[in-house]
Amino acid sequence: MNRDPIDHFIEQMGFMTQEDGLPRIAGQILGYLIVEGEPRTLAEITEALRISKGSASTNCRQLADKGILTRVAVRGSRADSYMAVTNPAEDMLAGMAARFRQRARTMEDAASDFPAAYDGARDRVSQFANFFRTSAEFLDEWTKRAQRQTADSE
Amino acid sequence: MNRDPIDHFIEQMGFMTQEDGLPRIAGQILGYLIVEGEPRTLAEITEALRISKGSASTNCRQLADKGILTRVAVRGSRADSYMAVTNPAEDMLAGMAARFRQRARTMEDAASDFPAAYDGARDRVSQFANFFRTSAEFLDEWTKRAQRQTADSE
DNA sequence: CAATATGTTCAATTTGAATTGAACGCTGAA
DNA sequence: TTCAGCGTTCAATTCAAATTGAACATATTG
Repeated sequence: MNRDPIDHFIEQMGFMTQEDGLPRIAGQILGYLIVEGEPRTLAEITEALRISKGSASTNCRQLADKGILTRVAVRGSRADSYMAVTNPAEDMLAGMAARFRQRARTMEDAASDFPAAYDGARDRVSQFANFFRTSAEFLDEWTKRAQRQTADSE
Repeated sequence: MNRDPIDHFIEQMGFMTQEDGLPRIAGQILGYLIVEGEPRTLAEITEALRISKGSASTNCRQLADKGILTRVAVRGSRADSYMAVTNPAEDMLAGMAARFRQRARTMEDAASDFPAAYDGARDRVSQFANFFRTSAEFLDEWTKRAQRQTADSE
């Protein structure tokens, strides 16, 4: 089983999103849509990946929320269609940056409640938090640069 | 419950590693060791976090493998001790870069098996893979820069 | 040597999240 | 108005991973 290279790719994409804490199915949907390159309806996705309508619906919406898919209205069909954005990875990194920033904030908040006796600990936590904040900025910068390159090459 | 700010911080760290696909306990251990700032034995960790000896052992080893903790031999004690490295986040980013690179390779491999009829798909996958590869390089560069800064400020 | 203190391993269990499938609601067509 | 097609929701189920706990191995002490 699974000797088909397309299926294999889709499967791998599933594993990757799983590593990132996203449902496996989300990656499979993304993989499928990258391969197809054109809008596909929920029904088509359901059929191609042999998953339930519910999963397709929920996961597509979540991916769209993250900016990795776009919802498109196909003329003459009243079904919702989705397609992968031109460079999905950029949006994935942008999401990562957002998570890092959020994380830094969470840690700073926590550290600010430390009692006075924990001065050293507070400093260490702050340093840690700071690294996340700076990394988030860096990722943003990198994402922007990549976006510019993508735009240029069009 | 959980009004203690230290506990709260440790708890949050657990959630964060969980988001990253690591066990919750791994984050709690890291949080605890950052707070403590000095080597702690497995027994102390077990006791402080109310977790099993097995979990403490396994998770500490995994964190050490990733370079986030270091194992230290404390004079006069035959117990293994662990402490958080000075800047754990750097090692986390380095790990991320490695994963990105691996991912790019996996995708390229998959795409190279696509039949001729899937030319467009292969291109799209390549572009996707390429982004990961380039991002990995960028992350490496960034990590190095951060390490230099850390070194400077010492 | 016996007794104690440690770390590791692994099968069993628990836990939490992904996934399903059926019920529901909306919309447009006839 | 009814019907068919579609997307959404959510309770129940399934599944995978984390966690435990007990058995084990090794080293150290007296």
